Amino acid sequence: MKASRTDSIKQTGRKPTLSDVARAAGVSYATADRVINDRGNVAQKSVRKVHDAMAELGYVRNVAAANLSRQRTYRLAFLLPKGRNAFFSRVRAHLDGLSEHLVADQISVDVIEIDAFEVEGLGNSLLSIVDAAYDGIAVVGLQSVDIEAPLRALREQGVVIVGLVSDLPVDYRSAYIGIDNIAAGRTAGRLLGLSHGGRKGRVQILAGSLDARDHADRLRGFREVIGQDYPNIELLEPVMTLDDARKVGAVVQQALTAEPGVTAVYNVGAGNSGLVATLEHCDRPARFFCVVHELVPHTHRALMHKQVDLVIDQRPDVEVNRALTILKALIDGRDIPPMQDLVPTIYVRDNLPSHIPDTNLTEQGDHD
Amino acid sequence: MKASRTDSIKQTGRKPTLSDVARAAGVSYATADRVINDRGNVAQKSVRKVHDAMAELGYVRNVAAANLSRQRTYRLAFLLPKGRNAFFSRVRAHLDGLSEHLVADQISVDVIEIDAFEVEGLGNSLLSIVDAAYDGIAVVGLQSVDIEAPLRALREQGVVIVGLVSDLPVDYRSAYIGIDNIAAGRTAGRLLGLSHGGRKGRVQILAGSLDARDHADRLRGFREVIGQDYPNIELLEPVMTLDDARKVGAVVQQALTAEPGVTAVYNVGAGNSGLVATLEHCDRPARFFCVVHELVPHTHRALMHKQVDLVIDQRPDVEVNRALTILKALIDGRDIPPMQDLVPTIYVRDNLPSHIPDTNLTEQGDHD
DNA sequence: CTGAAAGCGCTTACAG
DNA sequence: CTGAAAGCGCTTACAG
Repeated sequence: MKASRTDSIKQTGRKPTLSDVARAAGVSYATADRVINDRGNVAQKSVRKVHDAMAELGYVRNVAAANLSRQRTYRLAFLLPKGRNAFFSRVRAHLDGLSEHLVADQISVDVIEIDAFEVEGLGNSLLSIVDAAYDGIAVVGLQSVDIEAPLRALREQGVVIVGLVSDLPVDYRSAYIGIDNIAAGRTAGRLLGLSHGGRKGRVQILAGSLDARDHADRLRGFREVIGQDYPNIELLEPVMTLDDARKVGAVVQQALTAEPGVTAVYNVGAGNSGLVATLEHCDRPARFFCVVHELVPHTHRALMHKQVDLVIDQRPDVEVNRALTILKALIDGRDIPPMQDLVPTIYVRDNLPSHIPDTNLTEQGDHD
Repeated sequence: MKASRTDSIKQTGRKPTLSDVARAAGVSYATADRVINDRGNVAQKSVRKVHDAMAELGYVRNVAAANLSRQRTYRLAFLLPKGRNAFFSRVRAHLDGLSEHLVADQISVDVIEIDAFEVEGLGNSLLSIVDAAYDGIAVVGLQSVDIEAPLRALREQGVVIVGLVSDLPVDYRSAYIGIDNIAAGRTAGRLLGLSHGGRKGRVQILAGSLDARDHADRLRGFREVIGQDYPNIELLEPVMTLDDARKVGAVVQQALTAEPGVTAVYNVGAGNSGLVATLEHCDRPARFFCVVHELVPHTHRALMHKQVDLVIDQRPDVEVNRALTILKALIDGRDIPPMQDLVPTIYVRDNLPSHIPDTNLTEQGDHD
């Protein structure tokens, strides 16, 4: 296979430029430019001639040249929840590591902090950047009609908007980059079910808050799979923790010491440093099984030390790269290159990346 | 965080160009160009002045402009095993899907077919492209001193070489893009062990050939984990199949009907269409567990239909994208952007990508 | 509605 | 060893 141009007729060996198109169409360069860029003020007849010539020659616009002449630079912003959440620290760390390459590619990225889970705060942040002239933004979103107006204002400025990790109202963004959290929950359920190998089980589930769409989705997926395929496993009532590590630790401790005790724990949300701390000094039953989300330093360590058996991760680095690629394509008005679904990634002790993601946490382990 | 340039002194708001550097250094544009591109024939004094100016201004070369003026186009080749292997069909399919975008990015990719597992064939293919003036090649390699000479010849032509999926002799390539197959085998072992939940087990292992490094590595990792953490699981002697689907089917059939029967099957290699065919019409013991490698149409289907419980995949699309990025960076003489390890991806029924990878197999299911 | 010309940040001959 | 100039494929005023 050659990455073959669909060139017809004249095979010059050289890619046709707009000059070639103009000449073939019998119009000036400027006119050809007007039609390929849809600038208007062109006679119908000229438009047709240019289109024919483009098709004939298999013209492909050279985006790099266009960007150069226009001194284009991609002005992007990422709106991420503020605070010391270890997962978003990974996102920031990855963006930091990329910064040299971004500069070289004429991309500037601002990171803007937003209040996590607060509709009003998000709305205000969005409003505050309406005049900032960003070409595109990636936002960790919420589902609420209250942010539709700010999003509309941005869109009217020509800002390309994508949802990242947690989606925005579907009509107000051009793409969503994140995993399917129902699938993530199902995956947790499947492997937890598997680990019981037909034996009876009792599972303590923890979640931050069911108002968070991702948590609710994971819980739903988890219940679906257990309910359907593992009838011998009993699910205890989920406890809400607000992702507070202390609360998480306490709930796990109680689950382990209750009578009858649990055979497994699944934390749908964050706050796993508390869970790890409890597991470090508590006796667990034989073949106890523990599943959590997001690979961060403390969950990585816990997986190595056998306090945790499985981590389901959403690969923030992959998500960031993808957001960048998609934003750029959308801004250029190109179509998005084919890419496979983002899948919840399963880590066991044996397929861990060799470099522990370094998230530069100044305050370690309080949240995750 | 802003993706901040390390600009010192004068913050003009505009990125400095080579003109700025030349002016600051008090030399002509041409001279500045000579030093930043190492073209020689420049007085030491001028060199120093230019370097100082570059540092002072925080100059970053505009690669896009350079490529434009030079009419640069990246000429790449992928050397892939010929034949109807479903995994490499996915690689090709992904490359095909990318072709429009590659053209737009001034990248041309030739796919060159090589004889799988044949040192001499690979050597000849390499030799045959020495004069083809590729800027970079990605090759599914072998470990053999016999390919060192061709690789050296290519390198002397200035061709950038990376190993893909299966590595080349380490001194003759600039990077390796592929998974750690020991980790892949360990991962299979871990989850297979888990699935037994403490019960006794007997596992039939299959492999294509232990001469293939990836197969040998997987087998080794698998044995390590089972031997160490799952003493209640017995491993039968691995059977070599040469990745032949018929052979694979026959071995599985026999393993299932033997007395005592097996509790699990792990196929380290390919030929899984045979395995699936057998599983479709054979009775399996309760909680029988089956692990295979590479998500292709028939393993995807088998996972959905519960003939297979786990697929370990190496995400050929991700590997291809990465190879492209790395080749480009290396050719430009830039450093490689930070990227996380490629990890063996675990698929269960619940985290499958929604689009079955379409590999355009003309002859389906004979191999994989 | 149409066209000629300068300029984006580089590289490549070419002339000294 | 050094410099002036044309050109890469575009866009953006500007003039008709």
